[in-house]
Amino acid sequence: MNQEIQIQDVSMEKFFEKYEAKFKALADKKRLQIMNILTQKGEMCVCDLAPLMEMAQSKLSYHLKILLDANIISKETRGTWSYYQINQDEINHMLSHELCCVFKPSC
Amino acid sequence: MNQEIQIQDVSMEKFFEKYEAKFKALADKKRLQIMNILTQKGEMCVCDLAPLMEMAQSKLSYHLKILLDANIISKETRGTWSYYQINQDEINHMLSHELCCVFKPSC
DNA sequence: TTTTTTAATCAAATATTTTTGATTAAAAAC
DNA sequence: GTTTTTAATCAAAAATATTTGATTAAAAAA
Repeated sequence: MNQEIQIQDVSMEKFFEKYEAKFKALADKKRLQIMNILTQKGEMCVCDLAPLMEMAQSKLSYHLKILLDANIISKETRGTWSYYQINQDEINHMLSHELCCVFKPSC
Repeated sequence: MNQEIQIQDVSMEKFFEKYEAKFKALADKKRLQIMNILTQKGEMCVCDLAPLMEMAQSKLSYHLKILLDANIISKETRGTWSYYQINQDEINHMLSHELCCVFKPSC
């Protein structure tokens, strides 16, 4: 209990809410698969990811938004295309080293 | 991609399903708070945890079961009492060192 | 033995999340 | 300029998860 965040109950409440949202984003096998693909491929647009995931575009966009809102992935728009990539820092701060090979390209 | 688990798509599927369940268990602020209390107190029975969480017994048992099924906590029954404690190993294998102070008593 | 305490489970109600198909807006291609 | 491609968003439907209050079973206390 030596971090600022955890000094008071009010802060703890905020902390738990923050991680609730982050873990919620991770709590779906399709989203974990998306993360795994983005880790391997480095960067992908929705139009290439959709057939790979065998997922309708609107459904994929829904899941990408959840990961994006949780700061687990990031987006770069070029022209009409949206390119998504994994947010390596966020993964490192959340997950154990043991999960590295799935969500870290360096493994 | 150097772990057995990740050699084939079939294995990956299982792997993602396993972690979906685990992250789902973590994806609730009340459950994170339960985990935090168990980390601090070491061991607690439902009857002591319920007033601390300001939660009805049936509701608390529901949340404890989710954590138990995900192997995040474990249970020991003595008499009519059920004592729950955090599963330190599981936490270590899942979460980053940075989350240690919340869910590891050693921090 | 009877009563009380403990905690799991159940079914119904409620709330939340996900899926689906359609619409929209913007940029690219023609 | 018109058509096509790309991807976000929307609203309704479907699927899941959570809450609630009651019931149950087992052990403890009286």
